[in-house]
Amino acid sequence: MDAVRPEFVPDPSLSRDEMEQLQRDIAAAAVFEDDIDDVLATALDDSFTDSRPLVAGVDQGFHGDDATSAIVVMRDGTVVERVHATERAEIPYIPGLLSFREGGAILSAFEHLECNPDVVLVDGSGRIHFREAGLATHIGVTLDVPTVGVAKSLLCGRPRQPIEQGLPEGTRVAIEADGDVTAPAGTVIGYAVQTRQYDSPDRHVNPLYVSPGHRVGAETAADLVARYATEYKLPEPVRLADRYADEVIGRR
DNA sequence: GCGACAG
DNA sequence: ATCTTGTCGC
Repeated sequence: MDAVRPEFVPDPSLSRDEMEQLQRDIAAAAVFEDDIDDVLATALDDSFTDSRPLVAGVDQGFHGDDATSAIVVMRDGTVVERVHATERAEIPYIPGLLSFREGGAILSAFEHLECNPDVVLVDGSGRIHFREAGLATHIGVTLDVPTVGVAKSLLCGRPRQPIEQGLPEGTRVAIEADGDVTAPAGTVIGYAVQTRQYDSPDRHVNPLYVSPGHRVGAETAADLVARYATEYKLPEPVRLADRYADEVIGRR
């Protein structure tokens, strides 16, 4: 897959103001509602046993300043393609500008991908971002592919209900825009999704923070993550991409 | 100035 | 993200 919108490819040499302006442009081009293929629509419909969608998971690992991006694509419970690419990270981690650090490696990995996923689950935020243009949104708009942001912690926004000790397994809580987000206060920009939880109150699991990347609404984004988190807390394609990135980095 | 901050 | 052993709980 190649960039359909080259003008949005993250350039780490831009000034901070230019990066932020690019993010506003990306957010303006992003679609935070369902605009999905018929095949993807069947992902959440158990009455369809055929035409299963291709679901990709993306995750990065680092070795010094070398960023390795791994992509794992699955159909049903089977891996159908795996690719990876390593690029030098040109800038440090800066909250809100993650795509300018990791985006290059991710797009390089996508260039190696032969199939066209119906949806891509990206590690990190999508619309849950100061300018509504997190990593998942940046990648989705640049490639014009449906994407979902899957983060392990909350960058910004506010849970509608307190979370504290996690939530009951299978439940979700809306994340609303607050003063730190460009969207009107109260806009639902994502969901805290509890894919796993302990039974006893002694220990607890934190939820995943899921948000629309591109061409997927908040509810569908949460539904997809819940649907593919079959074995562990993380959706399987993302978990396997995480393992694959470690595997690639490990042999160095 | 203070607080908050994906990976 | 990454540095890292043991340890708590089922």
